[in-house]
Amino acid sequence: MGEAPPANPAAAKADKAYNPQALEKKWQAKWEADKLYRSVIDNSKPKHYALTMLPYPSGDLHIGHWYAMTPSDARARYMRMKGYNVLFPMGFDAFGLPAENAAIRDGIHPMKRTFQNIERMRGQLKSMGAMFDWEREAVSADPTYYKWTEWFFIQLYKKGLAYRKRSPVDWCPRCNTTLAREQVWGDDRHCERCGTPVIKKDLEQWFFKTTQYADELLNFEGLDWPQTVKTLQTNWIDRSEGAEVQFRMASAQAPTVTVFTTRPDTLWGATFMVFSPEHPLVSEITTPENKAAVEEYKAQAARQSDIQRGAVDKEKTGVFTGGYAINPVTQKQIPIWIADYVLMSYGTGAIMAVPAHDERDFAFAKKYDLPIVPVIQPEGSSEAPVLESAYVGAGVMINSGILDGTPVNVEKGRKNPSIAKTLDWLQAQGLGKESVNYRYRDWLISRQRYWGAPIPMIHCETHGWNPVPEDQLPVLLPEDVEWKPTGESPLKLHPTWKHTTCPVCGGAAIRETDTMDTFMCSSWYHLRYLSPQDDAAPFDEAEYNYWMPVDTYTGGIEHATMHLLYTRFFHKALRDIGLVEGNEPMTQLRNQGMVLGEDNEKMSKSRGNVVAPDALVNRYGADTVRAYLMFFARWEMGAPWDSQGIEGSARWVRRVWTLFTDRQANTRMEASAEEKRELRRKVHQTLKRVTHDFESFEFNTIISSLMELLNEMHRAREAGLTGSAEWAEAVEIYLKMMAPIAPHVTEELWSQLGKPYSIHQQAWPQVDEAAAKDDTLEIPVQINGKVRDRIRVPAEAGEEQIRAAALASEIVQKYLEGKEPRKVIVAKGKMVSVVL
RNA sequence: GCCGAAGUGGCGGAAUUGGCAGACGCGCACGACUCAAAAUCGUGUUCCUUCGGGAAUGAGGGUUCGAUUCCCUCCUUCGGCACCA
Repeated sequence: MGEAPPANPAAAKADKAYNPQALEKKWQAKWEADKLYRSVIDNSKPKHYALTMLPYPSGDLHIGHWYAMTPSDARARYMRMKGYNVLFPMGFDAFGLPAENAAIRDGIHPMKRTFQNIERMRGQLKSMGAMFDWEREAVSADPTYYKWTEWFFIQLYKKGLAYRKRSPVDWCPRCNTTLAREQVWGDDRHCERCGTPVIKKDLEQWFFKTTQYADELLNFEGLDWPQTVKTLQTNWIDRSEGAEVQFRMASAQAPTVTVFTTRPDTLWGATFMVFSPEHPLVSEITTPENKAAVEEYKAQAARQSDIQRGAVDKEKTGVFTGGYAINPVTQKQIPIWIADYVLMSYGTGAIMAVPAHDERDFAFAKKYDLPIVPVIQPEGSSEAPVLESAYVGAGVMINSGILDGTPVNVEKGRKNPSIAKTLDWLQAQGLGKESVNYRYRDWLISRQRYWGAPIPMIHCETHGWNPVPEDQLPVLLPEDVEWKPTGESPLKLHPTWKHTTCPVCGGAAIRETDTMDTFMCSSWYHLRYLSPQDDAAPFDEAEYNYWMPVDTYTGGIEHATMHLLYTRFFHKALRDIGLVEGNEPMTQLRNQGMVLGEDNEKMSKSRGNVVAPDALVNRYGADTVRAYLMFFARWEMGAPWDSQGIEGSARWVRRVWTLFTDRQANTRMEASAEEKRELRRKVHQTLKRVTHDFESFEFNTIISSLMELLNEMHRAREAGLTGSAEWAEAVEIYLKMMAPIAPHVTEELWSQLGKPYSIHQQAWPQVDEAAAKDDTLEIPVQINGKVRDRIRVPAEAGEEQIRAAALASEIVQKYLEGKEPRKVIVAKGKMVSVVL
């Protein structure tokens, strides 16, 4: 195709200018028309499932979304050029409170608002130029999606993993709903979404048995996940090893009480028991003369919030119940107290108190003048200690019958010889057994809200709870709903929706009016992407077998103990039901940091420090925004936004444009062979670094390497290299390396060079190791630890040669003053160190 | 209190295994182009300096020929957990 002469010079000039807005639109349209990013099963290629956490459709794409998604996209693009068949899908986590709160506020139905927001955000997401396969889009609030969320609930129910229980639960008074333990944050125990402090309510709710998988969730074998996430999950589950011990009550008719302890070896030092005020046996053991005080204390504890009760520095309080238990090893009667430092929600709600060796019990015993019996004699001491405080260190057991003389260390569980011995003995005596306790709780999934997936259960007076028959799924949300100022769920208030028939007897029955926690929807969205239109199954088996597991998952660390733990649980549950294979859904995880406002604070509308990506795209183009987000901080760290800093990335993209569109080969001089070799060396050294950095998610240094190479190419251009084959190679490799970062401008330049469409279907270039190799090396010479000179040696120079060259240096000779050096250390290729 | 991450110029950050601290960029200064400005291009830019050098990666100590990197103590910031028996 010949080039037509330009109609007028001004137009020709405009053509040459970098116009990101026009060229980005042009290529996005072409890619879409060509289905360039459609991912289909291809058994001839290795697969790569790259997944970035799906957004909630708030209505506006935030710079944080760009920061999370564009580097993930660049990495997915890199993998594609490396020869992988890459799946990089996108969707919307579309149920949730904000849409419903907005509906209450201004009367717009959450469905309408949500789908409008999705429409808008889809457009914004497309402006990124990411390689999302939009034909795989999944929206959790769509009935074709939540049908399967409901179906999964039923499968978990049938497997015995979902159950209903009355218990004290966390309630957000502002969101008007219960929350999972994970959604309650901070010292003041506030709602993760709206920040309001939660209160306790006693309600009957649906739970998933996440604790059944506690031990398995602690096993991260084979997972390439950040250590911080693994640590957060481990601490959240908080496994502690110990024993359950039975205590008989002094009055024969009262039942036995079980306590959990991590220090069964100190049982001989248990001089009293403490029950949580809520413990069910409290009224039974309380004697008539103590009843008034006990009731008063219980009422007072109930009034206090968990926060007040949980204050660590609070002085311990409690009251005596009048009841006694028998210490099973000393056979002594020990008094039973109630105190709010014992929580009903951990262990059994009752403890054996060993004041000599537990700080809390010690403080309590001191205050109420209860007996303190030491059972551990500290190392190196020959008599029982006089206690000023609880002794929690190592030593030797005393006053402990069969345990006397056994060494004690500071380990928990069987690593401690005294505990190991006690466990065996208790078991043999039938007094107790080895036991493990977790802080981890079952997942409370009921939400008293409208805008969520209905819990597909039906309650009949005669037959209790039964799942909705699967052929009747989905249980659709009614559209004709109203919100009352009471904040109650419109599902509950709807005149007809909840009335149905019992699947067992056909009689009148009532639907569950609670909906599911939205984390239920996001626990399996990576599966829905596999076949989002599938009406016969939640996901297609062939797609599953090809694409799963997710190879690279990226997202924020704030989900460490929520989504990331739920989705692991969910996968394991589905595995045990027989629906999926493998133990883990996501092999590799990487967390990005956060973009802060220019004031170094978290971005928020109220602070007025929000950076709007749309405005940036309008001003600079998506390629520049992408490049800056990858360049300005270490990805996993994040950093404050700098509206001046982006100019640097804009300059870089423009400089690439200007240099590569300049067809005027500089032929005034003939470049030397050495200069040509120098250019190739720099190109292949850069390629090596860039490849390494893509592998390890070091996006910022990818771009600085490319900037360096560009500076080098500017010099090469001045040296007259632009007509050479080396130059052509440099340009080609440069564009390929830049393509994942700036997909539009590289596609344009690629096409202007007359190369075959599309650059995004090209293979990643191969490093020419020979070309990348340095011929000579500059090696610093240290004298007594300070760099005093640099020598240049051939790259292949041996230790002896380097040593000789260093000692021959004039400067080194000067320092030596004719003497022999005490020592010369040669670090090959790196450094010579001379010690005088 | 416990667990974890981080601390490097005016700013964001770089430094494969212990081997030239400050790559790359922002900002700033000066110069070129311009009537002028913007844009662009070029040069310089850690601090101190008696111009020989000297100091410096939160502080102090240690190991080493050599430490931003390894070890110990401490400080600061951020995140998580917290009367968890």
